[in-house]
Amino acid sequence: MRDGKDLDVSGVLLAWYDRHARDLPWRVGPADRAAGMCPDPYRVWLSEVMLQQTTVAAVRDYFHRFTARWPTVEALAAAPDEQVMGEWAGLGYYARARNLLKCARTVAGEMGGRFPASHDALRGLPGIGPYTAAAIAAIAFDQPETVLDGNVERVMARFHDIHDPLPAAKPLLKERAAALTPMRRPGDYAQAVMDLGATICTPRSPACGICPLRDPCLARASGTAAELPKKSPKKPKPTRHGYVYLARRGDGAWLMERRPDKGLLGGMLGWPGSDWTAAPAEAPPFGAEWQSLGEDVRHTFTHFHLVLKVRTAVLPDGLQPEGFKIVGKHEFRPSDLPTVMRKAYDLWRGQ
DNA sequence: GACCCGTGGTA
DNA sequence: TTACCAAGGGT
Repeated sequence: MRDGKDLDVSGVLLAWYDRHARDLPWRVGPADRAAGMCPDPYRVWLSEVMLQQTTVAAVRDYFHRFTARWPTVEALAAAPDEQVMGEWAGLGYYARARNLLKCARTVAGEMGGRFPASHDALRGLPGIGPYTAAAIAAIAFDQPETVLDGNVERVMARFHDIHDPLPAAKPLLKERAAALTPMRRPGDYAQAVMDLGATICTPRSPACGICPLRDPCLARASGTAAELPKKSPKKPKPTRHGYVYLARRGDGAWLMERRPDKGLLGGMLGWPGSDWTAAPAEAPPFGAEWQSLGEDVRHTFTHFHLVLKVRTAVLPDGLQPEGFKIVGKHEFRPSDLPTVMRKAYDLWRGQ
């Protein structure tokens, strides 16, 4: 531990945030917040869910499209599942979209359209875990909750020069983060630590020279900042293989399927296909002269690499195999597809 | 704690 | 090209 010197860490970070806060579409900046403005809890919740394991750059356009189409939690709750899943397509981690809808319908149907303000009540809602509950309570309701995300973990590990590997070190890092959380402006403080981690105290090549915490930072003093936080070694990704079948009717309609809610790409639209395993068997949705595409789809998921062989055929008029759906030429939007399925379509289109 | 769950940017 | 990484949550 460090000694008991007067370290006004939260004061330093808030002063830095007042000058350097990024202008984000879901954020009420420090000046407006000083004037008494608070961000809309709906927008805070939506942005925080989108930002789970996802970069600000990737979220921006999705956030604009969602809020333009569904400006309130009631509007989102009333939306059909397929529209929401389609709008989420490409952003990844599709369980977030399914839980987003569940949560919106709970808030709209049982809570009068108002998000609860307490961490514990928020924590019970679908898709809201420890981090997101703390973030909404702090940012939307200015409660002194401690957020612990990847940024805060990194900043705390470096500030205190903690070498214990993640994720085992989480409780210790949370304890250190809680000790620094102020009663004054906790919402701005939470965003300040995360902004610091995102822009200065970055995973690689941290900009220690311009960091507002460079003097009290123990890792900066030890020269260990760039190697923290330590992480437990991760398992290598195996490669799986599979087949997908693109069948188009003469009028331009496609044979597709809605994937089951559980599991990979759950609830999303996709092409009929085989299992994805080391050596899958072909599994065409109907008998036909299936043609091979010259190139395979390559895609990497969280825990495996995938190589897909693409087969194409003409879908006979009047045929709709059991368990599949016909998507008309004018209803079909490639942007409704998860990326791996869109890659197969792009490959077909390029042939 | 272990495992599952996407994607695009970056070195 | 490969591997790592990001405002995590659910089971």
